[in-house]
Amino acid sequence: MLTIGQLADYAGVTIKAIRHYHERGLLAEPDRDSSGYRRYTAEHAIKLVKIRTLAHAGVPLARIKDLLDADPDTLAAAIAEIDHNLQDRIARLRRTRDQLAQLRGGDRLFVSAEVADYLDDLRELGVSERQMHLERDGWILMQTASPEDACLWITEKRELMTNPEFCALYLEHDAAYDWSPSDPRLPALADRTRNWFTKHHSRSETHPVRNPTIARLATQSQPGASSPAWDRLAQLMKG
Amino acid sequence: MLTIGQLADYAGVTIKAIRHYHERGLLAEPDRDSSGYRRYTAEHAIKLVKIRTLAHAGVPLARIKDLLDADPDTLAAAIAEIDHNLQDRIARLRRTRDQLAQLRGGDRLFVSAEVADYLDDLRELGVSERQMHLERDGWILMQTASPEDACLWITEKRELMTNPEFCALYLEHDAAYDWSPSDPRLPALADRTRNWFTKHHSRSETHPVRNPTIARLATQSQPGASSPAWDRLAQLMKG
DNA sequence: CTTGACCTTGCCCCAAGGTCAAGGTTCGAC
DNA sequence: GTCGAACCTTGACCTTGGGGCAAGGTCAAG
Repeated sequence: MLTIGQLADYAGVTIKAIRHYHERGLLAEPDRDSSGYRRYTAEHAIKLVKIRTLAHAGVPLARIKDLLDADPDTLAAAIAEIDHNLQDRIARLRRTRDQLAQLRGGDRLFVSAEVADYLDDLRELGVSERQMHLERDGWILMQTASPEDACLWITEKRELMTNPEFCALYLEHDAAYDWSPSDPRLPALADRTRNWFTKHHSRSETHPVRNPTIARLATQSQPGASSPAWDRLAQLMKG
Repeated sequence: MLTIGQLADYAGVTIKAIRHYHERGLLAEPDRDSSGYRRYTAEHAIKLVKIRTLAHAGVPLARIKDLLDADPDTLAAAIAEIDHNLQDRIARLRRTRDQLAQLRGGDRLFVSAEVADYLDDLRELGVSERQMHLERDGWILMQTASPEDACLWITEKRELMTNPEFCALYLEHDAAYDWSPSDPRLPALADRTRNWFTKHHSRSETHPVRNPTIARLATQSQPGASSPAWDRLAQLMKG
């Protein structure tokens, strides 16, 4: 006959856990010895190991209670289901491991694969960090507010970026951020941008026009989302 | 700017969880709009995804809070450790899966591998279910009360079971359980048992003698652990 | 005969949210 | 322009699976 401590060591659980199982009605209270100590039998040990195994598998105690005196068929079905569940959790933990690794760098955790690829393209193109940040935040907001639209837009945007002229314009807009609003290059840039869009408008008629300053729309109330030069540029293009 | 529901959908967490993170100081409270609704930025979304990833990895919220504004080196070390932890948990879940499978049959979950092998040997020998049960419970109690002794004993016992004469005696004792206490075969069996032990005593002098009824010692106060015939047998062997 | 290791009950505490209540807001449809 | 559905707000209590501590009683060894 075992004391509660011996039983706990045997099953690899704490004394407190055993008492908890008693309270929950999972494990029958054993007889007490003359001084009131619980004295356990081998049957208790067996049941406790079953309880422990199921508990480690994440089965709620209330369900374990039911399972312990279920008929073999029900038990088999339940075990199969629990095992499925376990496999699932293992798979999820593996995915969490992958995500954890991505926490050390990159933006792939925060945006869709397409947007992440697009951001990589931008970086390779030599876009400024400030602009990268603006783009990333813009896409996060777009994806969150409207994932379907964001999906359409990113497809279109990536197509656009295969055009060297557009890339050049994009880089110039990026550079223009720091210019003075009275910089003489601004009107010319505005002109070229407008021309480019009118020239290519026919091809993408179905979609509303989006330009390199789209990020501004999404990140409007963000700090650093615009500059005097960009404001001037927007004015010039509108007028 | 995102509402709390949009942010929750984006990050794959519940609204309640987000508010919980605010309370715990993990995620800064965003500005409110004119009607008091929280309005989130992309920065919030990024931080929330980090929180979610760490939380899914099982990191306590208090620690996540520290990690979020730790320097990169500390963070890298922490992530390495968390990843280790995760691998560990995956391994443990796999072990739990194995144990879960064993829950469907056999006694391997409840006794050491050696004892389990021994029990398998007994079953193959044709030992009665009653006796199997007695043996299993006996070994569980022995292992629990004194694992080292149980380890020594099982080794010796398995050696003994390689002896055909001993096996025959064991089976006869098993059969004798149901005999009448006045059965004429009992004295002869007691004699043969005693002779066998005196004959083999010299070889295992260092260990105290153990006989096929050892299970009775461990399972004494168990129901069905003895019978009139066995009691008589014990008397005959003692005298 | 004391000391340390065990056992007893009872109570409160923890994380990480979930649930419900009792409202105020916003948006799209009619 | 108003109605209902779907959002949002705070607050207070509930849950799971125990952990910790208090305030004792018990037991075995030196």
